[in-house]
Amino acid sequence: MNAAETQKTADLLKALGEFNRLSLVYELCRCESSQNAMCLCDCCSVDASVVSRHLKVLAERDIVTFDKVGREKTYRLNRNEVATQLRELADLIENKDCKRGHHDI
Amino acid sequence: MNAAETQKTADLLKALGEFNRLSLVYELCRCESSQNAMCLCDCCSVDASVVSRHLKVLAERDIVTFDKVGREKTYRLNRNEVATQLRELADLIENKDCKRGHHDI
DNA sequence: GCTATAATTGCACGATTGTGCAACTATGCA
DNA sequence: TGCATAGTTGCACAATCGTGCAATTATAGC
Repeated sequence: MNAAETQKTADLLKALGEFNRLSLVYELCRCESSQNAMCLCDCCSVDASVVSRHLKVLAERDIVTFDKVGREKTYRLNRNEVATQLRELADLIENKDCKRGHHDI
Repeated sequence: MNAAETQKTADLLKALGEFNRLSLVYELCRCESSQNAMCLCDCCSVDASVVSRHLKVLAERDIVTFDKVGREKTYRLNRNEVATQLRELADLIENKDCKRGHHDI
């Protein structure tokens, strides 16, 4: 595990590891369709500017994607990508793919 | 998803989402046996006091467990617990268990 | 007892972060 | 053209965080 990969994984986890950002992710998780930022504001009781900044962080880490439609931005969760990265980390931690096939625990 | 659960998940992710702490986790991941703190110091080039504090954070989140043997503390990764929590989050994000069984994407 | 080693803690400091407010940009609509 | 709405940005500020150093505690071995 090189430093760049470690940093990348840490960045993903850090982006998800903040209460309001994780709340936004959960909110998007509940939605079948894309949601605009104003709608997402309702799920966490902070200023719209704060939501805007959190969504920017999530987008920078490719956790969410957005489409600009007129003056609205609609966000959706990159379900597969995020889930895959979390599972890869889970597998690594459970030692599924490192070390000479030796079981521990 | 209530606030307390969200906070708990965020805390786990935040604990893992820092470069040196994640490096410690990877280091423990590579080890079959428990490792003492001094040994773990080698994997990230920071002061021993810093490693001590990071290990404390990881222990508080139940990411690692330690045994005290003499004057040494030996740490091991709680592989199953951490992996399970990450997979649960991955499943939630992929919408495996919320919403009326409707597939999206 | 004394000394060496493992680990923690107190202190200080700079950097980052989350936040609200106000101002701003950009777009839609009448 | 003018106004309303969606979203962003600049600014300030408090809080948190990561860090190193020095001092401290605790234990092993002599």
